[in-house]
Order: sequence, then C-alpha cells, then structure tokens
Amino acid sequence: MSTERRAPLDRTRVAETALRLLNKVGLDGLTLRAIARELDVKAPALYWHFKDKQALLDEMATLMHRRMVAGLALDPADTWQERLLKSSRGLRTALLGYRDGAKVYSGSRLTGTDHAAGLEDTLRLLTAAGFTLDQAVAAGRAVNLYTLGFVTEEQGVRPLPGERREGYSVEERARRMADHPLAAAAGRLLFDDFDRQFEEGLALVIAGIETRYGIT
Amino acid sequence: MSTERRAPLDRTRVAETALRLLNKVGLDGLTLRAIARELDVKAPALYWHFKDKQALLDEMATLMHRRMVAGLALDPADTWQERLLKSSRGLRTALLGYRDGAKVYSGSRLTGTDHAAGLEDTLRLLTAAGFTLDQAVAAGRAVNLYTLGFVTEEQGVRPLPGERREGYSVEERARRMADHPLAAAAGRLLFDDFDRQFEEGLALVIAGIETRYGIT
DNA sequence: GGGTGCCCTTAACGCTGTTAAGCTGTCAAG
DNA sequence: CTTGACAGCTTAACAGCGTTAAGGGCACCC
Repeated sequence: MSTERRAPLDRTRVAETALRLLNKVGLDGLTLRAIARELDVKAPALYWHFKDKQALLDEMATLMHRRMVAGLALDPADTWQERLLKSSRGLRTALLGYRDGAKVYSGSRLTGTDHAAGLEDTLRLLTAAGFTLDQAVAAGRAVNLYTLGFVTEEQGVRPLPGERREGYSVEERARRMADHPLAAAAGRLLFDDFDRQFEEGLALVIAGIETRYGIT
Repeated sequence: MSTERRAPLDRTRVAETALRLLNKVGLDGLTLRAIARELDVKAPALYWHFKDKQALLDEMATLMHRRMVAGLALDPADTWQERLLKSSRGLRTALLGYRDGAKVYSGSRLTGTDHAAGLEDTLRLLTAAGFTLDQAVAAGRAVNLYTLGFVTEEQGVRPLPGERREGYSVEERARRMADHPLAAAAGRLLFDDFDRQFEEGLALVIAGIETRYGIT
C-alpha cells in the first residue's frame, strides 16, 4: 500500500481544481463528487472547507476576479477611458477563459475584500479626472454590466472560444425569418464576430460617458 | 368521487402556471414536481408537452417576452431614443416582474418566431432614422445587454421589488471597506436606488449612440 | 500515554430530472 | 355497435444530486 500522504486541501486549491474541471464538464457537470474525485477525496470532505456548494462557487468567482486583476496591467497614468476599456476587456477575457464563466461569476459574490482595492483605485482615477463620485460609479457600473451582459449571451452561443453550442445555425435562423429581412440580416451580426461587436458596444458606452458628463 | 375532468394541459398553460409558481418559490424551488402539483397532475405528465425542463423554461421566457411586448405601447412615430428607452424599461419591468426573472430569461432561448416581428420593427425604425443596419444592431444590442446585466445584478440583491436577499447589509459592507473610502461610499450607490441608477446608465448608453453615430 | 483538535471517510437521507410501461377516455372508421 | 388508434395521463423506478451524521486516523501537546 502507498504511504504517500496527500497534502491537506485548502479553499484555494479546491477552487483552482474546480475551475480547471469547469472547462471540461461545464457548470451542469460540475458536481461536488466530480470535484472531489479530481482532488482524490470523497465529496463530503469539501464540507470541511466550504459550508455549501455556493460558498465554493463564490471562491471560484473570487479566484477568477483575482486572476483578472493580475492580468490587467493597470497603470496609474491611464486616462479614464483607457482604464475603463482595460477593465471591460479584462473582465471579458477572464470570463471567456472558463466555460459558463459569466454565469458562475454573476451568480456569486466575491469573498474577502481584496477586490475593494481595485475598485478604490479606479474610482480614485475617475474622480481625479473630474467625475463626481456618483458619476464615476454610474460610469463604471454601466461598463461592467454591459460587459457582463454581453459575455453571458456570448457564452450562451459559444461555450468556449472556438466551440459552438448545438441548437440552430445562423442559416437556419435566417430561413425561419424569411419575412423579416432586417431581423434575418441582423442574425449574421448577432451571432458572429463577437469581438468586433463587443468593441463596438463598449465604444458606445464610453462615448456616452464622455458626452453626458462632458469629460474628455 | 368527483367526475370533474380537468381540461387537458397545453404548453402555454403549463408555462403560465410555472411563472406564477416561480414568484412564490424562486428558481431553485421550481421543480417539475411542484409545477405538476400546481396543475393537479404528476410530474412525468409534463414530458408529454415538453421534451425536457429546459424546453419549459424556454417557453416561460417566451411568455415573459410576449407579455413585455404587449405592455410596451410601441408607436411607429417614436423617435429612436424613445423606442430604445421604452424597450429597455419594458424589458427591465418584465424581468423584475418575476423572481429570478433575469436568470430565467437569459438562460433560455425564445421559441417560435413571433419575437422577430418586434425586432424587425425596431430595426426598421432605427434604419429609417438614419442608422446603418450594423449601427442599429449594435445600438439595440448594447441597450439590451446593459439592461440584462443590470437586472441580473439587481435581482441578485433584491429578488423581488421590496424584498432584500439575506447576506450582508450596506452598513456591514461599508465597515469592511473602512480603509477604502471611495469604495465604501460607492456601496451606498451600488445597492440602493436601483431605479435611478438604472436610468442613469441607460442615459449613458443612449448618449453614446447619439455621439458615436452622430444621429440626434 | 491520554487528550485535543484537524481532516477525512462511510453511510445514509430526501430530493431531483428523466425514462419505461401501462392505463383510460375520446373519437373516427368499419 | 364494435374496434382500433391515439392523446394524455399515472405508477414505478433509476441514477445522480447536495447535504448531514457519525466516526476513524493521524499529528501534536501536556
């Protein structure tokens, strides 16, 4: 028999493993038993580290957020536009990095308070640029929620970059909408070229902030 | 014994009942057995009308959409701004009408093609106002996704208008963020006065469309 | 050497979505 | 007036889910 003793688990290692598994099996397949198997442990062991499954999902979301911040290369000298663009793109990239990433993220609450530092930093940058706090919050929020909404829908069509969810094809949709020519043509835009469409919508939001608050 | 014979079910009646039940029990409590009980029927009976639970959720989303369109009072003489504002507010109202409405809606695909008519109409209105089709799609999409993202987060904090999900209070959050004054103050804005914050963000998006596409 | 935790296992619970098989009433064809 | 088809439902069962209760083994400390 093997006398190898596994190092004890901790919340972070569990969440890391769960995130890795998420990409293989999707949110539906992400069961406690499957996660436990991956960790060479039985399912109830996870309850030592998390009070329930939602707490684990919260930790996963927190980890996603942390990785996002790490890959962001925020510069204190950013203009406010650059900062919002970076945040939004970074969030999208982070969410797209995991199958059902947007669902996991938006269904959870971040644990701890380390994300507050990043928020503080962005708010400081925006207010220094001339925004009132109310405006800064509204601006950041609009950008964030647009991003979250976009990726949620994107991942409904395209679970992982490159794949495509079964259902119907763009062509079949166009056929069903034969008597709605504009809507049919829109389908090609709606379900293709997500990157470009994302950027276009993001540019709209940023332009709106500039205009409405008169800060360039 | 009663010889009363229940009228046979159909997809719409099932979806209506399920939506009513959704408000009482939430998405987690919305089991096939509970829905069946409400309809005075056993759970497997639902499989006569729907191939699986997701198909029922899709029908519920479609019903939500239909009710939204019905309550919208779209006017062909709307300016494009009015049209987008109405659509967005209507969508938010419709989603807020059901507990977890945003989750149900964004996790589903509309069945049938009747929603295409509304899309066609809005696209026609926007292109007539001077937008290219690409621009019209981008504009409508940005508004929609912002709305969906907003309500998703709103319902994470406030399941039904007036209620408030357990978790932590605004005050407790502020305490935990003591050394991040801006972030702490932002909490008051983020978790309160959703109506005003929603309108502000919506105005940002609309303003962005005006500016970027130069159409007033 | 005995006690006190930590970290995990085994066993079980009630519940879920889903399938298979069969029963009952309606209604049209012969 | 009977027969057969078929819509619409029930009963029974299955595998798998999140979760809880109880207890076992190992490390460390007095």
